[in-house]
Amino acid sequence: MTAPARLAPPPRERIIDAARDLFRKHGIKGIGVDAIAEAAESNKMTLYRHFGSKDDLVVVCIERAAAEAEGFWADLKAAHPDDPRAQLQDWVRRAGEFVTVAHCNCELLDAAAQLVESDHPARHVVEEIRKGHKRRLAALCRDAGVAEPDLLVDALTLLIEGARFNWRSTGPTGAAARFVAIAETVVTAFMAKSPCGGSSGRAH
Amino acid sequence: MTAPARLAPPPRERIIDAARDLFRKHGIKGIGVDAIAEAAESNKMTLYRHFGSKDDLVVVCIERAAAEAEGFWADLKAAHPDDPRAQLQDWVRRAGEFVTVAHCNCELLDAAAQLVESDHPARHVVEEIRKGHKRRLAALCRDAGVAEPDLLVDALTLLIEGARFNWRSTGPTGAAARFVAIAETVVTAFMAKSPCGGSSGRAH
DNA sequence: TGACAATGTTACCAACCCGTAACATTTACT
DNA sequence: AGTAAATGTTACGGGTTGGTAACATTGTCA
Repeated sequence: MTAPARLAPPPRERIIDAARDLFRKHGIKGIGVDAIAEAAESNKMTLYRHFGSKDDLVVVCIERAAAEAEGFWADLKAAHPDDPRAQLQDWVRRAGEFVTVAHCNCELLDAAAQLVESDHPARHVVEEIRKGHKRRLAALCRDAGVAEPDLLVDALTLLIEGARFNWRSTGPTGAAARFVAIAETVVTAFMAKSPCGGSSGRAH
Repeated sequence: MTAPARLAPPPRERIIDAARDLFRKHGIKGIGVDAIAEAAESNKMTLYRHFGSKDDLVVVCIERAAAEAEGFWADLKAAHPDDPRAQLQDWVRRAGEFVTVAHCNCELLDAAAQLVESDHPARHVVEEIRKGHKRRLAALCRDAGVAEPDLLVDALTLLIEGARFNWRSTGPTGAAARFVAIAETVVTAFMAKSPCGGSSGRAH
């Protein structure tokens, strides 16, 4: 048995997990490296040996969250091969789970929100990840035959970001709990008005 | 001229203004009282003489934002007396301005987001204000004859919170810039399906 | 067993931050 | 003018935080 890593993950992983959890709960600026190291059942020294600084740890956490989101898209495509409309419907459902489940990748949002007007190294990482999400979702909407795919993408973006935000502050009793029903209504509304221009007309 | 307060507002007001601005830019936990006092062209002592603590200052800032929102609702009703549909349409337009304008009352959102999992005294204040907004918006949707007013309220809530959030991180190039067009589409979609049940059916 | 890397422990530093004390200064009002 | 309140200035204390140094411990592999 040369690999006892099955039961106890190596400290690096424990630290990342603890950091993601605590960042989500208290915010990036709301938790200290000492608390993270303790929650990870490790210590501050090993934390600083793996990640040179708190900022670097934040970046690693965000990249980890982005990697998980990568799996999200892969699963989505695998579940409904060559059926973009079904993929879009399922996107709404799965996104709803990501909102309500505790272990969602809110780090992106937290980071984006808390690091405004600051030159935190995680900022452009978040930017890139967001762009990637938007690009994939836009492709999905386009393939699904939506009339104004870009506008639907923006609508879903606002809805899901608002839902994540709202869930954190009001919990299951707030508007975020009905994200799926709302998003489905919005999607069908955009599907319906395929040839006709929108209410306010702006073509694109 | 016993009132020279015309040119330079009293320090209390300057401090509140500066605090709101800096809280918005750097977050509640991201800025210190020293910086606030300096930005207000005052000093830490007078800050603490007016507001006993930083937490109290946060509460005052939030209440100030809520008071401004009060004027928002009053203007809305005054602009379209006895015409709830026009009020709802105008709500979307004005809410869009509140999103994009720099001096919006994001404090509520910021506070709500950053004080999760914390017993900050401002939390329940934010809760109350949110409830009030939701109640007013629900009444508006109901009076406007929407089929599922509660669901539309939640949809608009997610959209506007998402828009505020998105605006702060991506600015005018992000999805938040198209909030008005999106919200208008959603409202008309909800208006259209007055007798028929929604896609996912849940009546209420 | 011996050597080496990874991890843990303790202590420490400099910087920052909230809040207070004591004193100086300006402003407002009679 | 004169008094009192409001404001400004300086300094300080206790606490926390990010980050480092030095040393002890554990585990791994030959």
